[in-house]
Amino acid sequence: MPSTTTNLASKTAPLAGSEPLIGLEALGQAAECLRTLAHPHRLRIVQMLLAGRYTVGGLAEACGIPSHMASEHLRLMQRCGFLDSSREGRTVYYTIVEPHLANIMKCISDRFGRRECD
Amino acid sequence: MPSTTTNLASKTAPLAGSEPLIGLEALGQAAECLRTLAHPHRLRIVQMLLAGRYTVGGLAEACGIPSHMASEHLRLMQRCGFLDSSREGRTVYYTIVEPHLANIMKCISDRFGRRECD
DNA sequence: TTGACATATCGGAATGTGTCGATATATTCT
DNA sequence: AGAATATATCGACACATTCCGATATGTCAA
Repeated sequence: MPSTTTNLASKTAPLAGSEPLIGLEALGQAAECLRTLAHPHRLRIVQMLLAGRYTVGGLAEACGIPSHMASEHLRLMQRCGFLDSSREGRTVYYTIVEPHLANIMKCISDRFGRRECD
Repeated sequence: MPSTTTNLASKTAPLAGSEPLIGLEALGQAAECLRTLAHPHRLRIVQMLLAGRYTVGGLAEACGIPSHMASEHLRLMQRCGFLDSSREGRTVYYTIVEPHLANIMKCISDRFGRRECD
C-alpha cells in the first residue's frame, strides 16, 4: 500500500470545515444510479412517471420502442429502487418511489429543457 | 407494422397543460452528460473542483488512482463542457465551468451524502 | 543538452451495456 | 380448453467503457 500520510501540497481550495466529501463507496452507488438514469428512453420514462402512473405499453409507445424493451428499462430502474410496479388485470402500472428523482429531473430540465443553448 | 392509431387507454396522468416533456434529442444529450458523470472517481473529482481548483496530481491522489487516469477522466469531462484547464508551469489546474454541476451534485449529496439510508 | 517531473495520449484486454428476435409467463375472453 | 393481449425473460451479437502499461509531450533546473 502506498503512503497514507496526509499529503497536501497540491490542493488549492480550503475544504477543511466544509462538508466532508462523500465516501467513495457512496459515490459508487451514486454512479450506479446515474448510469441507470443515463439513457434517453429511461429519462423519458422517468419524466412521464413523475406526472403519474403508466403502463409498460404506454411508456413504450411514448418512447417509440417495442414494449419488451420498455420492460427491460423498467426492470433496471426498479432494481435501482427508482420504481415500483403493480399489476392490474393483464397490464402492469409503474410508479416512482424514489423521491429524489424529482429533484434530479428538475436539474436536468433546467439544463436541457429549454432551447439547445450552450 | 402495428397499429399507429392514436392509442390512449393506457395513460393515467394528465400532462396536457404541464411542461411539455423534453425532446428525445435533448434527453440524449442529457444522458451523455449523466454517463460522463456516472463514475465514482469522476464524481469525487467534480466534488473537489466545486470547492476550488486542483491539479491533475492532486485529484489523482484524492481518488487513489494514477495521474494518467485522472487525466483521462478530466479529458472526458472537459469534452462534455464540464471543466476547463489552464497550465501553470508544468502543472495543469482544472476548474468547473458548467454552472449546473453544483445543483446536480447537491441532489446527489442529498441522496447519498448522509448515512447509507434508503 | 540532459535529466527529472507533470500531464497527456496510445494500443489492447477485460468487462459492461444496448438492442434484437424468439420465447415464456400471466391474464382475459369466447 | 384455446386464442388473444400485455409483460417479462433469454441468448447472442455489436458496441462502448474501464483500466493498464508503455510512450509521448511540455516545462523547469542544472
